[in-house]
Amino acid sequence: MKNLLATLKISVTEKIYIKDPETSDLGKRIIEHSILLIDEIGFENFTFKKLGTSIASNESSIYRYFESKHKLLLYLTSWYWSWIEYQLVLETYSINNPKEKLEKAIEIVTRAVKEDSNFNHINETILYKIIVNESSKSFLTKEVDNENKEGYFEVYKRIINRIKDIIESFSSNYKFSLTLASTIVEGALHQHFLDEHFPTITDCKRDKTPTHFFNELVFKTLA
Amino acid sequence: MKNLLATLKISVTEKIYIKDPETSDLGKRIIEHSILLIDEIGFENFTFKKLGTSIASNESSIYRYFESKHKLLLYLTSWYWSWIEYQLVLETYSINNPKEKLEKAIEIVTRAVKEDSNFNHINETILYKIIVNESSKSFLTKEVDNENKEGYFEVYKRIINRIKDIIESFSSNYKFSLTLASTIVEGALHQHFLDEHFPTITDCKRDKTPTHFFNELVFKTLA
DNA sequence: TCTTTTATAATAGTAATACTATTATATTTG
DNA sequence: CAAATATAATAGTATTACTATTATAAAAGA
Repeated sequence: MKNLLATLKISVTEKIYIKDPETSDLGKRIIEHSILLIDEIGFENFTFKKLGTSIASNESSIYRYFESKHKLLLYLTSWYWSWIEYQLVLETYSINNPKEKLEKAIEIVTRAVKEDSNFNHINETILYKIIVNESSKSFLTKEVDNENKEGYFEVYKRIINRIKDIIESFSSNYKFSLTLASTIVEGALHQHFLDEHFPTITDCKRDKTPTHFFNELVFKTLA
Repeated sequence: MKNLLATLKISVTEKIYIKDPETSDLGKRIIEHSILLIDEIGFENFTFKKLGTSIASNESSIYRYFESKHKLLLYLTSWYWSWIEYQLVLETYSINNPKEKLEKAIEIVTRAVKEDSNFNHINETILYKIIVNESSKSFLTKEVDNENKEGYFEVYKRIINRIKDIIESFSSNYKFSLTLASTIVEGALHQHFLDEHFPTITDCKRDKTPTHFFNELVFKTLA
């Protein structure tokens, strides 16, 4: 997916960081290499000390941008969902036919990110791997209710609501549109995870994609 | 759900523990109180030292049963899925009508565990909360592929396959039966999680249950 | 009954983690 | 050119996730 608007900057809520990593070279290197390092060694084994080494900077400097590695993960997931929201709005905006619009929305949230887009320092393909393998950890914590109140999950919730609206404009009397929307979004990530780690309990591989599965599921359910 | 077979013992693969916690009083206290403590403080904050304190025993004694807290979580999730498998087999065994059988299977894996059953030291209601809030962490790790090879997730995969079989006996030509099965199981846990922490992005509450949602979804999809 | 085995508890120790605090040194800006 | 700001270096801390060793208590076997 190409970034058509050269000036567009994906924005992440200020509450998540101490200093905006987009405003400095060091900040961008932190983001760029945290994606690579988390993918390589996993979030549990990832530390600011190791990240410091990998960007030839110091642990303490990274702490000037993020309070904790958990906040950094929240930053990455928020960035990802902002980027998805941008695609969702841009790619469905001019579609008037409700069915086509819903088809497109399903495609956007269920397809694997495979090609690099042109957001400079962020490798979206690898970021997507982190979303599949690590993003649940951003909300599966004891602090989730407080962090939710603080607004850390706003973009994610807004995406679910946008899809809900698209579902309802196709089928106005369906009673589970929010649940269906959240099932599509998380369910697709889960199927990508299974494809990678538990291939014996998913049919999704090659031509049989999560997009294919959810498309059929949604339109039969709403028929 | 009552344990009809008084002699039945839910078994967990030997590979997960060093010493079977079912074989001693201390072992049972470890299981009993690990469930309570993980629920109370969350898996991240849970340590063997704290567990030792809460059962008036020593950290080092717990290490004689489990190599790590991760293995203990694997034990709890395996125990849970064995228990679900038992219900699945018992409650669907005598049903011959494929539709009824599938309905019952969906009910079993999507309903919340609300009442205590009579497995002595295990509080299934609280264990279910751990499954909803923490169980993904048992497989969202860098070690998942090795642990899968070691057979730590056998029961879970067997459940997905049992549901797949039930789906196919109702609808033999459906091409996504494994994906549908895994979507029901994880999707239901996710909806229970949303109900608890993100009520604005789910319709599931009170009478509108995940069971209701998935039942409708499955039968429309397979129609 | 005495002995051996086994289970549990206590104590100590370790490398690493997830930070905080302080100071020094660059770099940028007014 | 001075002041402000960003970054780097160093040191330090409580806690974690263990391992190892020894002591003591309880159960089982001869």
